[in-house]
Amino acid sequence: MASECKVETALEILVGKWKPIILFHLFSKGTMRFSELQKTLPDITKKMLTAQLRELEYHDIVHRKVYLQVPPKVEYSITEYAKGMLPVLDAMNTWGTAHVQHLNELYGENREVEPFVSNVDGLAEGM
Amino acid sequence: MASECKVETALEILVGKWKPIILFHLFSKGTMRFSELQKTLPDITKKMLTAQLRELEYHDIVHRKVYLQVPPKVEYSITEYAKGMLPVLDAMNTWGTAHVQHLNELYGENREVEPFVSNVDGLAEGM
DNA sequence: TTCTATGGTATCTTTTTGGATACTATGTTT
DNA sequence: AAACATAGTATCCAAAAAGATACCATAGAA
Repeated sequence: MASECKVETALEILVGKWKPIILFHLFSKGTMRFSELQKTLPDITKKMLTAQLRELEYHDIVHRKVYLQVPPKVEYSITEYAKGMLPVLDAMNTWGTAHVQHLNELYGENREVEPFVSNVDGLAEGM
Repeated sequence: MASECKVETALEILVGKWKPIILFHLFSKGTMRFSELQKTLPDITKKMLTAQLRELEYHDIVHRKVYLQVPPKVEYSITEYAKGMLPVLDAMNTWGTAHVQHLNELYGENREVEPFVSNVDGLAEGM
């Protein structure tokens, strides 16, 4: 039938200033509290964190579990469905890593490549 | 060593309102003139088309060949290097296609999923 | 009684991205 | 002589995304 390019659909899930790194941590830990995510990502505002998590929730990538207690407790976890994304994320990460190298070869090392996650030990296998 | 997530690096190449579709057409045809891209993508402005192509050129994804003649002729083509992205694009496209289906199951068909490329015959293999 | 912790929301401002429009250069065609 | 074709630039404006800041509810601790 008609060939339709759904690259953009995949991008929907990933685009957003904080989504990749949120996913990275959630895939790593499986489940995290809202406050835990905040501490892990000190520069994100609550507004953005909430917004990005809600979008991920809409896409069935993360699950939001509310504990009815005070003070509130809300846990975000990677869904089973989301695990189907891992090959995609892995392909992107692998290619991205090689591409950083390629750019360095083309333009030299001094083009500020910021490693946005570093030293998260033992979490390399997923991404 | 330190595990660094380069998903964002891959996203750099893809993010931009028109980049996926530009890539789609360039991967399909291999080489296209500026005006040919304009005709294929009637809603893009010259400014945006130029900007996106220049970013792709910076990343060594497309090559810009200028013919010194009047009126000007400029051809944009996919680089050999860019072909290394195809597995990534393919993974994204495959996952994206399945995800549209998943969203339909979750929320029903009526959530305006716009097929942004349709009926480009015989071009399915690359993406 | 006041403060703390938690997971938000509401509002406003700034930054980034994208779009509209006009302009340019110049050899060829009419 | 004027119009056309091509591949842009330049300038200005609108819209979208992100950030800053303040506010809320409430049980329990100090």
